Amino acid sequence: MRLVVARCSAHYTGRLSAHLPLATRLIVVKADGSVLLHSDGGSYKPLNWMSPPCAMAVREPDAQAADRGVSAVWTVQHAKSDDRLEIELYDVLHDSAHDLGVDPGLIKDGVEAHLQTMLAAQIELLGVGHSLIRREFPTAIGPVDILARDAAGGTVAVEIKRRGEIDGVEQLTRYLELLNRDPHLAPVRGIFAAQEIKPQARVLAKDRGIDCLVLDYDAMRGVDDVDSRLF
Amino acid sequence: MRLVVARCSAHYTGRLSAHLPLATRLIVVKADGSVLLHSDGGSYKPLNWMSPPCAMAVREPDAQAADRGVSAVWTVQHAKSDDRLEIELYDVLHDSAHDLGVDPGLIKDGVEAHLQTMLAAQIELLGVGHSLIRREFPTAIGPVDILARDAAGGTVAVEIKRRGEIDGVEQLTRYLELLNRDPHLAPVRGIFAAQEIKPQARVLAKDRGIDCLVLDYDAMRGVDDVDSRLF
DNA sequence: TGTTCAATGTCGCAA
DNA sequence: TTGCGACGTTGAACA
Repeated sequence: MRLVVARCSAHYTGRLSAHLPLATRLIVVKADGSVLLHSDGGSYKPLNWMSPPCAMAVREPDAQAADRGVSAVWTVQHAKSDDRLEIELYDVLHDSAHDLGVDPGLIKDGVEAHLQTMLAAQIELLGVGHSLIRREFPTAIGPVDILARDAAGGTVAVEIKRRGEIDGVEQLTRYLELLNRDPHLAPVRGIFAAQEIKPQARVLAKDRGIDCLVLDYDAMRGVDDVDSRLF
Repeated sequence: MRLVVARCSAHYTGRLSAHLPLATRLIVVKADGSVLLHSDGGSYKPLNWMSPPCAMAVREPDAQAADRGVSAVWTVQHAKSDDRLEIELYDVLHDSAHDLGVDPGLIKDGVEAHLQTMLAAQIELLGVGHSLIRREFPTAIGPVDILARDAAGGTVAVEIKRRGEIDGVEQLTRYLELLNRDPHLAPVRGIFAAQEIKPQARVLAKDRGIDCLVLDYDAMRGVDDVDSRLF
């Protein structure tokens, strides 16, 4: 990994065209050839970047650029597309290289899949007498998170989100529309389950006759011993 | 901006819990307090990070951690939520600070708006005899990208996307539903136009009687001389 | 390898 | 502030 702090300007052409005026920035060149241009603020997204696979070519500036104070031009070309990032370097304030080795990677815990597994295992959270038909029930437009049967023998489709927002309700609506065309399943009721349900999503769900279920992650985890281990 | 290359491990708790085992990484501490942990590969997304507003506290390791070789513990706490990133630093291979100043930011060009302008100018791409009513036709639930009249005098609503996916069809469906309630406009036909239309979106569109139109950006750009300029 | 879906998404705009 | 859609989305799982 090479770290360069320099005054620079940049051009990107690919899915769009973009320009970065002259300013001091951090340039990171990773071992795989990818390049990041970071300013000293904002979030983790660089101002400009090139994703691997790509290769960088360094060249001298032409006379005109040299007159403007350009000391080097870096052209980063994507290997598979015609995406290209060109960086004009002016003053270089810092330049160092480091051997980092391979990273073991991030270990995550607690996402939607986990909620789905736990809800399937604690299906009675949907209501007394509910039983699981299956998780990831396949349909033509994608799998329904959970399909269950309620106490009265009716079918229930459950859409699970970490955060329940309006497009989750739209998604469930599409599934219900489709499932209800199947005479073996119809009528199918919908339940929108999430750790947190936004007011607008709740209103839309109610309007469409879909029930909302707020999932208490910690409580569910407490029931599931297997899942109660930490790092 | 502070750049540190160090062997470190990290824990994140917030929307999820995540752990980063011991390895050598780049740690970027930005002027606004945000922190990025990068490995020497992958794309621009850090392995772990903390977005602003946040603050970092540095403390000495406890005896047990010191025995493991920890030289310092950095705790980055988000100001508004209880998101927290804790980094245990072992060997520090590099540590430097740089004053970058404020960045003027990125200047973009050429996205969906561009496609819309060009399609409006080349409205007969919708079919022979079509004429433009207007772009950004206002409705209660947002503007329709293009409203046009076909050869038979019927109304046509066009939704434009760079990539045509299922939610674009949903969006157009909502517009059509609304527009068809207006007796001055009804019946309104829908056209889903995009540079690329995903199979699922195509299926859904067909199911709803919406036509699909694939836009050839380069060809349209070739016709529109005005739009063929670069920087 | 291509497609689909989630994301600690982030970002920008408008109500 | 919040909602909403786009993103050079990125990334992972699955067919």
